[in-house]
Amino acid sequence: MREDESNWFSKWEEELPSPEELMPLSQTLITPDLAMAFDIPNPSTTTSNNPQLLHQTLTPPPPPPNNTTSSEFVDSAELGGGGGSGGDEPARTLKRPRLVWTPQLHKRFVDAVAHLGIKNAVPKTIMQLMSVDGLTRENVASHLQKYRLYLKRMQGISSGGGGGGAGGGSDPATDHLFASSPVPAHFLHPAGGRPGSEHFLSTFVPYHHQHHQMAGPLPQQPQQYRQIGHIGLQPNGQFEHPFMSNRPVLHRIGGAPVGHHNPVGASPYVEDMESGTAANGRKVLTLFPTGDD
DNA sequence: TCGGCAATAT
DNA sequence: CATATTGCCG
Repeated sequence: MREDESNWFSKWEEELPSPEELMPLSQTLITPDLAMAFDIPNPSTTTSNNPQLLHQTLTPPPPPPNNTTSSEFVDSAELGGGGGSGGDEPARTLKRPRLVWTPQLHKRFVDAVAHLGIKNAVPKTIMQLMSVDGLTRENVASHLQKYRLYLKRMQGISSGGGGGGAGGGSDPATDHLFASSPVPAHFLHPAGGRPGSEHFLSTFVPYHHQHHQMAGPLPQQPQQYRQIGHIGLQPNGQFEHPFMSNRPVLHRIGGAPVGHHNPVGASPYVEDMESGTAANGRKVLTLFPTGDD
């Protein structure tokens, strides 16, 4: 099933050029929506620390599913031919592997929602703000759905709490993931319910996430993590508690990745990655830069 | 077309 | 069994 897809996927990842190669290409691709999202019509408390720099990391080039075995004719064909497009927009019809929402990734999600505000906390905006490659609206929408339910559940049980530890009522399911991310109290109630208090979080750094999950039986060869130069995985790879895996160790991307980057000082920081183990025994490698604050 | 909710598949 | 994915509806 999806294992098939893992083929091109794993290969594709290896084929992926080093982020540093792509880094210098980080152009300020700020979608109008995104810019508008940040440009909140409220000059009153408009702090000048607005993260205007956000490079959206779109899905990398189309991975040529060149399988050594199946010699099915795949060449030529082009892209419909007619289009006249420059030949972009890769596999849009292909199914991706199950996206594993890791606590860190979730935090990013929550962060985006918090920054945008419930009002603008729509899948599309969130997705754009997150700037996570491979992330699609469906992913966010689906997760957003669960997220709301989680908040709802929490309200009825725990009025305060929230924050690091579980807190009181916690569903065994949703909690596991959601409890890991600090939920802004503002989410529970529409503070004023009118524009003005949208963003709370501090600096929203334009993360560059290279997070692709693949499930299923991986090839014998140990999943080679992206040799991003600084990315190192713990030999143990032991899966610890979501909230316990907080490592303040930030590695700065050396090698002068970008000549001109954001002046906010939010340089591209990436944290160590850890591996996670599915409860089902299904081992999934999760590369996630921890954007913990 | 987007956003949300529900059902389903893995 | 839990979670993510997909589809349908507003």
